Amino acid sequence: MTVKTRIPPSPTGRFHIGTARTALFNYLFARQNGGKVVFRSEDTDRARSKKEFEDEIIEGLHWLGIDWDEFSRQSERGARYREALETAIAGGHAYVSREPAKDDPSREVEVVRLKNPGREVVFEDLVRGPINTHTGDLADFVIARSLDDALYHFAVVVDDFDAGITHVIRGEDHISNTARQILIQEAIGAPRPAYAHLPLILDAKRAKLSKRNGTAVSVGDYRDEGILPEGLVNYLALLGWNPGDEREYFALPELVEAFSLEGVQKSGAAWDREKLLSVNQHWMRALSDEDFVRRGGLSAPDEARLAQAVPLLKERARTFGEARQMLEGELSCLFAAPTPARETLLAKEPKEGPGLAKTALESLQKAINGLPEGVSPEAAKEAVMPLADAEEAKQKGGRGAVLWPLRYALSGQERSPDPFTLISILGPKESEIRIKNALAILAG
RNA sequence: GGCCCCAUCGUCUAACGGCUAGGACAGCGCCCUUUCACGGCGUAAAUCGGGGUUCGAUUCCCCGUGGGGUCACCA
Repeated sequence: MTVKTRIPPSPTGRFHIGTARTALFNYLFARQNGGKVVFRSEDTDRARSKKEFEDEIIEGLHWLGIDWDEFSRQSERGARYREALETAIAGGHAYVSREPAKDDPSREVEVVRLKNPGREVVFEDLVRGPINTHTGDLADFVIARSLDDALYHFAVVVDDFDAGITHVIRGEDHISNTARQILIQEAIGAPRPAYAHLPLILDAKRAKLSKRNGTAVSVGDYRDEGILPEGLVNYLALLGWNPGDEREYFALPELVEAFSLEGVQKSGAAWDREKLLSVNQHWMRALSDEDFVRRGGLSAPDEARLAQAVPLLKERARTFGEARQMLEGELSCLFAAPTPARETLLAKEPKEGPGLAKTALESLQKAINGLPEGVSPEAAKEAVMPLADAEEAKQKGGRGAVLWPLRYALSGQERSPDPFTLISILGPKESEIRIKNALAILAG
């Protein structure tokens, strides 16, 4: 029997990360077992379902690298549900009931209810073992608003039956729904698939993940802030699952290889943004410099300089949003000459050695002057460090007395890459101009 | 509240009766660097409580406590 799983989002909201993780696990399980995946849009709630949400979910799934073999939409299967409903009624397992409408008791409607045998239902959960439920308190629950308007539980069971779903992998919040779906299966003569219920994703306060209290919950938000799909998939996989060894970084094909339901956790997992960022940074660093710029949507006034900035961004940014910010902020000095402030230039000047910044910059200017274009940071360091280590500097303020004004003259930023890297990227010519400029400011 | 599920460092987790309870992220410290970041090294930090079973329990059983889910003519 070939494995067949399903990805059944309801297009009543944006693409939620919980939906993404459930989809991922269904995808991984199916692919690992050489099985198939069905995408099913659960849009039976006409009032709340929207095409734009469905589009966003599909697009987001593709962005994550998750694909499927079959596609269906519940809103297009009304005739089939009606047929199944009629079969259940004919078999004496369901009946039409005339009763006051729930929202408006003055109106009378005909709903379809399942004739509930009220038995104890036991099913084997692949993650948790046997689970039993008393179905008596469910009473004769409603399975359709009318013959032409099947409700979620009924539609799901018919769909899984028709599609030949073998494994239902879904969130823990469905555990108590399982018994009623099994009752429906029995009413329409459908086989029972295997079930696996995943732990829920909780927020930092261990409550159900929601937009309130600050956590971003839609995949699109993470995409927008510059999280890589590789990073999100990797992190999502680790939430509630582990490979059984100490590996942490997995690309999607590696996950397909390593995944198993035995490694799925039973208890809820708290969303940890810091860990997500850390995992994402790993995948950002794994990109080639060209891909880093392209996939990060990075731009800067000078493309050559941007290329040189990539290694710096790789060590600093954990998202592409951060990278973009850095190009505007602490790395902006790579693209435009700064205007250093006089008092900051003098910040590390010892009291007993006034004028040190000036003399240091003057001798640095000469030292840099002799360097070739394209000088490496190491070579720049070799040229500059002797000055910083010079006896006078050591006594009056140490290397900082020389290196601080240099770095600040070049960057105009209190935080920036080290001066050697800056000289290497800017080149000796531009470095010299910036030093001259700083000297002018000191003099002025 | 009824029913159901769950319980190891702050967080994600490993140890499927038996070494000093391991790793990662975050934290802290030191080194590198007189900026920031990276990196290196190190450190602190957990088996919810009480009973059993056993030579021995993180691990098995029971009770308690705590957390979560679910009880729609939503999905």
